Amino acid sequence: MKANQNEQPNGVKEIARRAKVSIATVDRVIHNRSGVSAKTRTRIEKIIQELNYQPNIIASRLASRKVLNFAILIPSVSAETAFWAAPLAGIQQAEDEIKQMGIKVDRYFFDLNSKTSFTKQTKQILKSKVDGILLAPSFIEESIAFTDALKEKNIPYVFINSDIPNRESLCYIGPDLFHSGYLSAHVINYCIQPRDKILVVNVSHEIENHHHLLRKEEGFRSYFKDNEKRIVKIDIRQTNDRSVEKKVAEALDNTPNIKAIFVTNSRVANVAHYLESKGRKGILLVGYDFLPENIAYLQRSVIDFLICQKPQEQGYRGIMALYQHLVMAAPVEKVSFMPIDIITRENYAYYKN
Amino acid sequence: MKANQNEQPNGVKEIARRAKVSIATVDRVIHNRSGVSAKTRTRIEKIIQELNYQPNIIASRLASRKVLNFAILIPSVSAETAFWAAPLAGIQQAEDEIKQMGIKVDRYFFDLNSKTSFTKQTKQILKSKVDGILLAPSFIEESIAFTDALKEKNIPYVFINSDIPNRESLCYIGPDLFHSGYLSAHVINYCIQPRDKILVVNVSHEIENHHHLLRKEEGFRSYFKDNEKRIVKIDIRQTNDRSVEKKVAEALDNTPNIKAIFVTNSRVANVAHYLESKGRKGILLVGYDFLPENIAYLQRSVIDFLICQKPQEQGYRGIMALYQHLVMAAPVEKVSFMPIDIITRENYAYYKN
DNA sequence: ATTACTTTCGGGTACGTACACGTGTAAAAT
DNA sequence: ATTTTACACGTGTACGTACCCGAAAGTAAT
Repeated sequence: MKANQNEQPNGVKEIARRAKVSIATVDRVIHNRSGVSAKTRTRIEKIIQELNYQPNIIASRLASRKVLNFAILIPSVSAETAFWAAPLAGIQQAEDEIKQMGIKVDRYFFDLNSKTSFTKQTKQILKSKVDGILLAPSFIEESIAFTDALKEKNIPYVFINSDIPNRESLCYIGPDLFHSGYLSAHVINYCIQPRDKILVVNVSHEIENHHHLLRKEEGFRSYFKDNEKRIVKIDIRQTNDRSVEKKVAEALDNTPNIKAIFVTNSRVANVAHYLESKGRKGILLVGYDFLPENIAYLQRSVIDFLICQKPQEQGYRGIMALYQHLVMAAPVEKVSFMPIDIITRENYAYYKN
Repeated sequence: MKANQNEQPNGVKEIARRAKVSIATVDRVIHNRSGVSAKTRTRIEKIIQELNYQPNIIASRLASRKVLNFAILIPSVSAETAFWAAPLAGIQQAEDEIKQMGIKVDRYFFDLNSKTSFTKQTKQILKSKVDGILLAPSFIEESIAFTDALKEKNIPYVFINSDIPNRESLCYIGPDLFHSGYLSAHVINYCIQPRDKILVVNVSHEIENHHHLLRKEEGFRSYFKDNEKRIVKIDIRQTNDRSVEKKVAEALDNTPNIKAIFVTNSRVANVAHYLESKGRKGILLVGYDFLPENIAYLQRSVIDFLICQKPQEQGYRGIMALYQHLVMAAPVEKVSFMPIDIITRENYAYYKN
């Protein structure tokens, strides 16, 4: 018995046969390279439509020895931004899985406290040969400029961890920031009395520039929209323990009956440090991110809840989204919200970042 | 300039060169087919080791026109088992993504109330040409027998939704059942008073055979291990509204001060139906799964919390694990616990199953 | 030694696409 | 009219592996 059953009748060869041209010409049309007359081109295009031609990715990747270059642009990992170690790990994991397909990932980092470092890196990326980009659009204006340039070059990009809507990104992967603030409010509301006050704390050098924080605060406030007066808010621009302590102490002194503190990012550890060192009990503390320092406070019940968003998976999925799009030519979901996980002393041991 | 930079010096060709044989012989060794003398074989194997040869998957898939067959074996989707529609959707999604790589997914379904339907399907699968299997090992004994057969044939398998540890599965993808029960207990404990009693309800034709339910109950009990007497438990083997109502009513009558009910699966809707129809308020109701029926009760605050475990993603990941293993030859994590999400009236709108 | 058979191995083609190169033709320039 | 240039297209090889087929070498039986 011939093992050779009748072939699937698509593929460039079939197109070429029907169009009465060589496969090279078909190839030119497919990759819209030059060297094909308008007439032939449209004829071939029509046939491609009819056959609903799906290129064989396997063969394509094999034949083109060129590697695809992905670039990532995220904050550098430091004591202040330990969070980003997790997405980076996820990116590594994704790269390991798909490097077989001839994919390289170039890593670019910027300083969360420096817009210039961000733009500098975007320029580097634009100079390099790159086919797809995963970026944390921490600085809005700069990110818009960057993605405009990318759009012109027709390079797809994925936003991670915070989104800029309507920017024609391939997709967004990260938390629903607004909802994460809202949910935090919900959790806090469960645990305190109706008259208790709540302190919202933003700790960052660049509060205005990180819509990230603001969006969470909005979500938080929206939960209490009928009760705005319960919320006291402070912005802290120095991220060291000392200035955080000072500002928080001030706020607590100025407003009696604060029974809960919501810190809009991972700097919750600073606040925890203060509460613990001064032995202030009876204040519910809620913040962000599954970091060793935060977990330590969680264990000691200084921090009560940590909101987490699977940062590692964010990195993994971000790369995979580019892969799906560029290599597999598969559709990609526009938005992929990460689950908003609530970590407590009881369940942190089970959490997989 | 010659575009041809020096090649990567691995691959079968290099092996053949070093071993002074043809690539055909190397190929025989790699796929340990017959027709190679022991001496040559070991020599080639040594070189393969030395070079740390990684076959080029792209080329391999292209050259072998054979398709890989994955099989799934999960409960059929019915009114009673609506849950399984979600994993099925995830499986579909995964298949769409990887069918380009020449992968087919055969779907086998069994009746959750019939062991024989399960074994019948396993036999079907074993008769078919199959390269990897995703299964819900709902019936333990039968699943063990099945996977024994698979082990013999060297066919990898992935457990989904409930695990049988130490069975050498490629991996497990699903919730940490014990922990999900534990967490439910935690949530309930937050919401009721220390002296209130809790009713645990198992609703299933085959309670003993579905360790699934039992494992959740264990987790639940372990949270209250110092306070076992707070828990009252009933097993209901008829899944219709009527018998559920009768049994639950009985339990509520027999034990005063029951302030919370924990239903160990998606049949929580039956209980909700009873509570609503009798207008019984003030009882916290917690159960499983993001099903339309359950959500409806959640909206009306009859159900207070639903525990969910990303069923769609389970299906997606299960197929992808097989894919990673069989096609990409990439390592796969042994256990992939799904997040245990707590759905409430406030956040269900945001949930992505 | 010849035949018959088995074992061991190499040659060569195929998978579907990418792309370098060459050929042919018509228009433009001389 | 001849040369140049641009354009339109085909030929052929390569990517790295899988596997068919047949050749060579070895072994056993006659």
